[in-house]
Amino acid sequence: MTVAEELLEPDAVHAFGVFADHLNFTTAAATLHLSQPSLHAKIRKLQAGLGIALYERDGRGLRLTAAGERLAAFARDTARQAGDLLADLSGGLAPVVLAAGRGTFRWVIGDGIRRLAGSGRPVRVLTADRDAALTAVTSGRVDLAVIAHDPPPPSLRSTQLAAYPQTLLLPREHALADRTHLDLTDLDGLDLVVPPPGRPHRRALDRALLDAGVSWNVAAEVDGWELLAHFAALGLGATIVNGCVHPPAGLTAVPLRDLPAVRYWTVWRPERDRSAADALTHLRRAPAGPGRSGAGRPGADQPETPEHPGHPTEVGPR
Amino acid sequence: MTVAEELLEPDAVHAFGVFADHLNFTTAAATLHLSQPSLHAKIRKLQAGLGIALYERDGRGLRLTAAGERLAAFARDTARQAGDLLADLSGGLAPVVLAAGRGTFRWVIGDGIRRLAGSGRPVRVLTADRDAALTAVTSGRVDLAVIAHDPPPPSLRSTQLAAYPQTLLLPREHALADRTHLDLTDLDGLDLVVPPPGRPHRRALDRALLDAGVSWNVAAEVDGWELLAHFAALGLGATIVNGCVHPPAGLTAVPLRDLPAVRYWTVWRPERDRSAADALTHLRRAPAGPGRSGAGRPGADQPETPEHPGHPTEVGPR
DNA sequence: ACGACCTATAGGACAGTCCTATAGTTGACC
DNA sequence: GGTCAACTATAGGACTGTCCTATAGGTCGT
Repeated sequence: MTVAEELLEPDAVHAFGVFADHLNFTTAAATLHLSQPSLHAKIRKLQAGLGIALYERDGRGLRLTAAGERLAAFARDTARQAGDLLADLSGGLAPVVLAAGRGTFRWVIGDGIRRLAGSGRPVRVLTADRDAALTAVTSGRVDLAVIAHDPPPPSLRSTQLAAYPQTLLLPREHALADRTHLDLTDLDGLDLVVPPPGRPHRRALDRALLDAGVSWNVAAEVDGWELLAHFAALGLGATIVNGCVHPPAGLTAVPLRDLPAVRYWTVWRPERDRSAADALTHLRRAPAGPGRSGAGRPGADQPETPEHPGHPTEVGPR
Repeated sequence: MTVAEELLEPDAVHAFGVFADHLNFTTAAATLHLSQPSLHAKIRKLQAGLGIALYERDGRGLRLTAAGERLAAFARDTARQAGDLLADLSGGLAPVVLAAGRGTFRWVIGDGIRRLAGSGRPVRVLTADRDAALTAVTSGRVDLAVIAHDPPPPSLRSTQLAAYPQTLLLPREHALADRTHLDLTDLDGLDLVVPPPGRPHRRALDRALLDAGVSWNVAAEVDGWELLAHFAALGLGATIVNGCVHPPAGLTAVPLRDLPAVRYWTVWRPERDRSAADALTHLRRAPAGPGRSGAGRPGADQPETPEHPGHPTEVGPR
């Protein structure tokens, strides 16, 4: 304890946190209202005290070492907690900040965020793809992230938020439109609106359709569920989206039996457990409106037994 | 964030944490290697910055205000986290410190602590009764506490660690000794070794026996399961203990059907979640040896569904 | 009422941090 | 390949803030 306070000079740690955001002494010093040499000396002293290199030169720029990353996360945690306490003492609430993809915000946690914000808790959001969201969590830049498909690495806390079947969006008058569900083989010969190559959803589709021996044609390549549905509505072809997406006028959604459900995971670091727990209670129960009228139950609320033993963990309501 | 760093001058917060432990400027200053006026000025400045009184005079001594308590807990958390990080950076492990009652250490988590310590994780313990253990958790003096009987207040995280039936310890040759289980009415007319009035276990017994309309005699009043069993072994009378207590030579343990099981709760603050999670994985699974040979399964591992909805929450293994 | 043991205040001494100035390093561009 | 631009890194003097000693102000026990 006493030793910690001497080695981890809190002021220097804070400065390092800011520096870690910039990876540039000059601008970091400016935001700290400090001269560049001053900041440099501070961080040099910090490194000397710890006996560890926190950053290193990477050509023209700088890069954090592993230890530096951890210290930066610690710095952000500390700032977060100080803010929490301060808010607590003054009767307010510190904002919870969360990261997710555009589509996730729109379809999966839109209502949850509305509830959370409606509960009086300030919310800040950050759109990011899966990887960016995960690093934002790991580095302490956000409290909470929501990611799709695969569960996060086990070093992070997580819980499954929802699971939606994948559905085929196609014109009401289409021959397949009246079916209660479809198999992949039913898609044989169809024109499909799909994401561009390389996107996770596209990769999964390619793989699944290939495995099923289905031949199909690229009707259009666009990114994001909104656009997929849009172009399907324009009549370019059918498209495969998440069950939580509302079919636009003229289209029907039919569940695809043998595509895996799209699972959503809420993920956070144990250090941010407190903020996360608060947000979770609002994000859970009944995420955004289901694609098929009223029926599309997300698999949340009572989270099912972990399919990846040891990974998903949970926090109950406080 | 920026504001936080200015109001919550980390150095002052640390100093306040130490002061909170002493509630005495003179001695706190000494442990901080600081003059008393210096410490006083520091804390005065801290209060001024926050615009909140952190302590107040209480006759001759001092006492923390509610805000002061929270800040003190924050200070201890911060110190803890700094220690964790430092240990982490140097490849070591920060000690986990936990509080429980004497009997709990001996009978319920003895093995768990051995496992935890055996895993290379340094452990520090602090014996305390239920209330002391809970305040130690709340004030951040310990990471984790194990308490018996009632679940902790919902502001704390907790999970049920184990549940043992209450058993009657009585001489092998006693008429009741061969029964597989007993009802309270079977105890009518018995001499019982019980805890002194006022102790939780005694209160619960008084209440239960009264409700069952059982009349009984105080054979001895002693505190602690060890002594209860000891005096029962001396032949003073039967005694009622927790199923996890090994019956001494010459005594048999018979479960009492209509006394509620004694539940053990592990409890921690969300802020200490990280340390707690680590310790929990070791404390759980198969706590100390059961009273009846091999059979007494504690209700842990897969924690049963919450009986007090909303209260018990859980962390999975990391 | 006095003394012991504190907390609280005042004012001067010192230490650490911050600044300006400048040298060193690296990549980009002509 | 030489020069420029954008940084990082180092040195040395100025000043702000903190710490100390000394002392006054409270509160309780005897």
